[in-house]
Amino acid sequence: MDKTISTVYDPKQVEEKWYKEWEARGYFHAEVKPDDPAFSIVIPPPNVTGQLHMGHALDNTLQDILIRWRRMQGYNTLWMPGSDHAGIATQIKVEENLKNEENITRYDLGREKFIERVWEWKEQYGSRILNQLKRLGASCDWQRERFTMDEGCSKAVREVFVSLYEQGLIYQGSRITNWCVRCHTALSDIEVEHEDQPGKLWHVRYPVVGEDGIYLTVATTRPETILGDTGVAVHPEDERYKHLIGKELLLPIVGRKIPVIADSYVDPAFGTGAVKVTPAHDPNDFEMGVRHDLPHVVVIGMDGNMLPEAGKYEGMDRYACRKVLVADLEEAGYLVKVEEHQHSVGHCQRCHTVVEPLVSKQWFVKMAPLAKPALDVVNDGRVQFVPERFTKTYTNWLENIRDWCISRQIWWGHQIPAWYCDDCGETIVSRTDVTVCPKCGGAVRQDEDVLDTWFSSGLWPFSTMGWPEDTAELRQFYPTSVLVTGYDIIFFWVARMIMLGMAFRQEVPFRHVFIHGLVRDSQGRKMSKSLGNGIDPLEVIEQYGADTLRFMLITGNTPGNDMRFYWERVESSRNFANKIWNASRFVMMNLDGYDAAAPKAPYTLADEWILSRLQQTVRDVTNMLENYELGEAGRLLYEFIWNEFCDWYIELAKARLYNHEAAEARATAQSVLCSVLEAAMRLLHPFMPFITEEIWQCLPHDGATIVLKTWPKADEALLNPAAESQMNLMMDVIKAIRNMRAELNVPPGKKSPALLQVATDELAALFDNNSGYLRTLGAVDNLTIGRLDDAKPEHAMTAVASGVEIYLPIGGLIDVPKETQRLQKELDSLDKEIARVEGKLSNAGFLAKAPNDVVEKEQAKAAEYREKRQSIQERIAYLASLV
RNA sequence: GGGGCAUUAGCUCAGCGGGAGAGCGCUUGAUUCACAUUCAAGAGGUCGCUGGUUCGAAACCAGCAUGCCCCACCA
Repeated sequence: MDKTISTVYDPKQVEEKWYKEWEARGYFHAEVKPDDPAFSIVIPPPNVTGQLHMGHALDNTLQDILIRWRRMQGYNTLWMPGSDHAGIATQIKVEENLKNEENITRYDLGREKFIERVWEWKEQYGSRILNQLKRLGASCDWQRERFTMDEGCSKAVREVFVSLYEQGLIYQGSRITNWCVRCHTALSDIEVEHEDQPGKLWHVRYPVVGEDGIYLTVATTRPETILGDTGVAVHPEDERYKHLIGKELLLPIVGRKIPVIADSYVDPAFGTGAVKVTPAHDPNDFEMGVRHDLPHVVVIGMDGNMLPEAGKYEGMDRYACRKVLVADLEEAGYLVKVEEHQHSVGHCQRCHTVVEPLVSKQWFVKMAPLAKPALDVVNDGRVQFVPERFTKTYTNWLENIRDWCISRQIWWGHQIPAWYCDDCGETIVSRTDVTVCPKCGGAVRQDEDVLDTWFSSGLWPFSTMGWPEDTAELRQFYPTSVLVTGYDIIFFWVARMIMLGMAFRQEVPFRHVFIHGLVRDSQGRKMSKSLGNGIDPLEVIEQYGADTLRFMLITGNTPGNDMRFYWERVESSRNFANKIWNASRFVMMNLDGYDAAAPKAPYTLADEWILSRLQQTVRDVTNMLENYELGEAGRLLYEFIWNEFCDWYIELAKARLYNHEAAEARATAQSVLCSVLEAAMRLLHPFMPFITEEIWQCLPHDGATIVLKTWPKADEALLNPAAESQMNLMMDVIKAIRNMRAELNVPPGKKSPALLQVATDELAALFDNNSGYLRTLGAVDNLTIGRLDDAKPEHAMTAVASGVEIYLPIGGLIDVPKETQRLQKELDSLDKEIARVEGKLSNAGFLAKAPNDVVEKEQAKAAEYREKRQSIQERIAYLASLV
């Protein structure tokens, strides 16, 4: 890196080169070293058909920062990568592809051929998203890449299924479950997304059998299910209907006789207080049907079309049937009224079709016994959520958990290890494939269903480490250190991993759950395909580099909260990378003749100050990383590098660098520049891995790579509060001078004479020793240092700092009103501060109860402000005397 | 119905018990000397409202208002 290199940082020339190098040299690979402290993360496996989106970019940036930081701290660090077979999502994708490319369905191919095609798809596209993660800089151990349907994970799945079955925690049953009529499969409760939609409440009157002209009116949002009614329920205490309980009604259109039953489920205040009961098509009605022994009449089929039981409506789509049936009811005089009614409608998470509750035979996991230990470990802190508030989300869900439907009527996934004997009716659940019935020797057939994708994801923290074998990986890396994921999959994934980890490892799968929010568009909308408002992280990387994207994603937001994507923020991060690049160029360009071993002059105030600031930054950044405050850590580094190192230290070091005569002083400046920049690059490396490696390699350094370099430790000996406060005073004075020069519109090239009048010998010495700072950064020449009680200059602008009056004499007469106004403004703000501080100090309660150091601090402030006020007042009085 | 989050500068957000902050935008000035993807200076805020706790509240507590989100078997 030298002058000939562009002043604009080009990530393209850097990122690919270093990633290849890191991977080739195996820096990300973790060997088991039983004696070393371990730090491990399993990646939330992205869908194998997926493409990197902003959510992934954020999630994996957070993980990579933690992993790189701990790796530098010397932990034996494992980041386990892999992908998820994503049953329904993948199957839909491949089916769509078959439709588009060959105009065939999966049924045309048959199960075996179809699954082959999905595997082909997986081979072709499965590595795409993982390669995209590499572009982001993710330092995963790629030698350990896993897939939820690979041999090992599948073995774990089967072991867990059979074992839960043997414990009686997996059972099969005919129940009403959520059914997607498009995907043609059952869904678990959490795969149904409820949405409030405007609908109607139809009031329909049912004639009472044998009592002419007497009707019972029911209210329903789903009139088409009338065809499946087998009862009408009222509340047992409802005076309006008590006399009808036990009587029969004539179901309109259908003509079936159905009973009036009493059930306390009914809310007399809602609708008419009478509920039609359709046990085959509504979960509540199903329960009532059980309680009152009502028959099931199934009128809606698995494809959402009406069945023969629906009579003349057979074959109609459920919504077409609704329309026709309502018209028929109206015509026949059964429709009493129609009200607008907002209600919640369930949709399939994958295809957004309205879910139909239907009765079918499915496999379920009994959740209560699994939930108990999973609640315990969170309540007693063995698993901690960050931010903490998500524990509530988690526990609320687990406390009200219902059994989990795990069977799916699709083909892509882990086929359920259950076999049926048609001869004797035996069901065999087995760890090994079954060919003949062990009971009767008859032929068996395997259950055709596959398991919910989340069943295998739930095992991910241990299935990827070789379970059910007892492996060295499990012993070293399980439990993992932290899980990093979005709040949207706490139920789907986090809770299941904890339950299954406790059940099969008797140990938590991770100690911390670090939750982040969603990346939204600039208007705060969710990024989605249908809105077309998604921003491709790869496009950002292409244009601005991965470091920029990473830094943009982790700053300016707070853990667990959503964030918005702004190109302006990308540019701001890009500017930061460029700033670092140019500061580093500057340092390199001034290293000629540098010899670390050569004799050096003692540190200057600026050296002591920046070294002290570095130690404090090391301390703060490390603390923040420990508390998962990644954004704050990033912000701190931004401020240190830009506002302190670049804006002040580099400028202050220039005088020595450019003076080749004073070799020892020059060497000191060079050495501080190098060491501070080198340490800053290490601190920043987890956040911006590429640019920091590139720069680090160009600086004098030990070791092969920054990736494995040790994380900086704060050197207490270099913490220097005195130097910091002296330097702060220098900076205050310089800023005051710049301010006055700006007011006067003095061109930068023109120097100003300045007079400082100070309170003490120490201050006089401080400014005398460091007058060069004022000359270079304050554009001062002819600096005079006097004492506060010296005569004041006449034609001069004035400012005050702590213990210092600053005068900028100007050639001609000063603009008295303008200068008075400027000082008055300063005086006003001082008065405000003084009023506040004095208010405190005159408060007996404050003096008695506030900690001593706080009181002392306030007293010191009061003294400083009063002194400043006096200086300004005197100056204003003097200006007034001129008129 | 239950729960959560948000409300701070024009915009997007940090801060979360002791002197109101950043980025972007805005105003003014600056280009041989690391960087105009830059530098310097500046304007801009009774920290949603009402109570309470405290010597002290933007921050803690309660209530309210507005917006967003999650959960729940609202026929």
